[in-house]
Amino acid sequence: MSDLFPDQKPALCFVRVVPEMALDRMFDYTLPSALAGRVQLGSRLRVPWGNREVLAYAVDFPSKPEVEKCRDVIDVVGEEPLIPENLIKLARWMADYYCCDQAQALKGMLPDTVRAKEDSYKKRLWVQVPGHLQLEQVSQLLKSARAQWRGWQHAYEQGGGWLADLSKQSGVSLGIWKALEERQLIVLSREKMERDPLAGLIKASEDLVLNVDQQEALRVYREESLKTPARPILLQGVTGSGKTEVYLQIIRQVLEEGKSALVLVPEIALTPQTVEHFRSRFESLEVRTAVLHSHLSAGERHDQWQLIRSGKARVIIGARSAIFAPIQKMGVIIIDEEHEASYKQEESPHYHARDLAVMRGALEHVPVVLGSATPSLESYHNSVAGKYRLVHLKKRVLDIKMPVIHILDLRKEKPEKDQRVGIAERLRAAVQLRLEQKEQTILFLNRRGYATSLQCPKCGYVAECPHCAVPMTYHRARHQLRCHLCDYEKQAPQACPECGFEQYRLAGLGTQRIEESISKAFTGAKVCRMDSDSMRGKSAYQKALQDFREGRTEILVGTQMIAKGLHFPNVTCVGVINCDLALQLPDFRASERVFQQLVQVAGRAGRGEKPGEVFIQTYTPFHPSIQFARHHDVDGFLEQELDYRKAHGYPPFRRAALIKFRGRSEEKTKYCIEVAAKLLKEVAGKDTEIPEPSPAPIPKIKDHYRFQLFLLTKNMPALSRVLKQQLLPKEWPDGIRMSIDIDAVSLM
DNA sequence: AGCACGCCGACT
DNA sequence: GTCGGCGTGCTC
Repeated sequence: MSDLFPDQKPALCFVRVVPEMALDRMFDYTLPSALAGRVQLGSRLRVPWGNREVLAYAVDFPSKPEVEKCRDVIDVVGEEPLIPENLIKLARWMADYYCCDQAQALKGMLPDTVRAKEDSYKKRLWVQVPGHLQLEQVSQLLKSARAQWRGWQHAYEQGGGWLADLSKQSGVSLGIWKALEERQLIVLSREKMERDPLAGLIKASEDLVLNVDQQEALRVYREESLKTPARPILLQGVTGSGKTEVYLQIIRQVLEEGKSALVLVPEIALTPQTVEHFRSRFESLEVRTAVLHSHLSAGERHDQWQLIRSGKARVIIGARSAIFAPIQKMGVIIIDEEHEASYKQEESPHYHARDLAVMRGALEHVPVVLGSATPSLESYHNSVAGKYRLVHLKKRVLDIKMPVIHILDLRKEKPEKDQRVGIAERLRAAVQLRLEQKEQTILFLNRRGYATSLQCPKCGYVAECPHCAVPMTYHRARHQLRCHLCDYEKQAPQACPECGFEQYRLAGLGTQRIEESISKAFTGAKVCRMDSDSMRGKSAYQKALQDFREGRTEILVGTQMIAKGLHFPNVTCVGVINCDLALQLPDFRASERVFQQLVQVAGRAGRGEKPGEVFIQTYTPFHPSIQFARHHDVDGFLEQELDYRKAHGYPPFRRAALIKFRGRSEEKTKYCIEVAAKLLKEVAGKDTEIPEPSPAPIPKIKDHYRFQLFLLTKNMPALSRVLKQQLLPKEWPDGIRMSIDIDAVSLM
């Protein structure tokens, strides 16, 4: 590692800087010898800029500047660099590996507001719910004040918050809060933004007793934390096996050593409950927690960033981009649900937060803990190869039984009599039983199954969006067609525009349609649909979940968004309506994703004392993803999937890069990618396989044609270098955009 | 990103 | 004649 990042001597006379603006470029300056001793990587410098001056970050000390004439650095600002040196090094590595400018890499690390001055600490009204208030009590009290109840309930769920935010989310007007304050149901205070949002509302929790597996995990962590380099640890354990408790005790140790802990969780899992879980444990140690995610306002982000940089907050929880938290004394990096695709940034620079974590761990000389019930093939392979240490949590802590999983073969299962869509008889019977027993059901549709398209039964015509190459979704209520990619809407035709036939057929299962047939099949049952259509805004989502939690909904129908980390003890039945669609995607990771989803979905059933049942409806009952999920056999799946990947040379045995072109002219775009492919065939080495370019799985979006080139290589650093030096600088005609996605996760 | 410079339209 | 629109180009 150390030879990858040779320590640069800043005593030389040139410095490369990134100006503190949204400019993805670097500039060289000469460094007067009087300043040289005070400048290191990450230092903030005042430099001349045309006829004025700007602030800039030192990112390199080149022996030779890029241009002949350099101007002098004016001054150094502050003694300590604003950005830790290791982050500058990480940006340098990112720029090389992910084929982007170092300035671009760096930009993602800095909140736009770091240059904001003291007045960023704005004073606003803060709402707090007194801890002694009970939900039921207040519910009674506010029976006749609906708006007040809505607002209070929201504040209660969120554990308090900024008045402006709470109002927006719950949709109540500002005056409501005054009324609540008068009734002493909330406390309003004028606070600095920097205030700790959950202070005083939570009870400190104690360490739990660890079982044998968990103790082993902790022991392995201790062992690695003493080594340099420390090896990353892959912590594999089913839902309920106590991974979080292991994280918490690792963090405790890190804190006791005076260091900080960084915890990454997938964006959707970053709820107030998650944060509180961590925060409550360390309250007694008087350790502050910071949170970083994309929904923070500029001011909040600034505060959290400063809190971290100053070392005041020492437990940092965040989504993907929190991997760039400016932590000075790192102790451990924990990646929860490391297999999650949301760790991959889909915009440039296309980094993978899990891989950056491993890199940063190496730079900081700290262990990285990767946790998952269903590890990614990449991490699993690394553990087999000995690059990572594997710790297996085999037992569920409370000895909760795994749910029984039934496979319903749709080729054989009798469809429900008068209902031609949706639900096999056995699943219907199971749901019926739950209704009678006052237990709850979740029905899950795979992402791709959510569109229902309009088809002509005579000539096969499918209504397609005029701007995108996808079938339009049919919405029954208004007899309308809508494109889910560009939101284009039009009235559905009465007759087929191709052949004039006056009937149509609905193809595919949409959540709407399932909801409809459920309501028909179970007259009187309380059904709620959750998908991006029905859940406008955060409050609808929160409300739907609360209705379900409190039993006001009996059957929840939805897409992926209901499968993540939610804990409903009364759910004893889970149905997967159709998991075949995801298996048909043209993606070598399709099996892996379906397997992970099935295991996750199954984990929703029977988390309380009552045992759960899972029903998976499929036309391909013998598919390995389904069979291994059925037997809860994660290792079996990983082994066979690894064999498959090896046989085809797919990751993790080779690495993938996806070169994409898009443009309004189909011809020009196609021509450009052909030029790119030809160029790469000449300059890339033997280690890289370069196929013919092809149209993207969705060949047109918003009137832009899309083509892609899927590369597989045995030597990614070499390929990255070639791509950065040969392909990236190339100029393409007006309106043609190229992107390079290293280790692409989504092949769309 | 900023901020120059620059070349054409309607105003005191 | 001149104020001002925002297109293009440059910043070590």
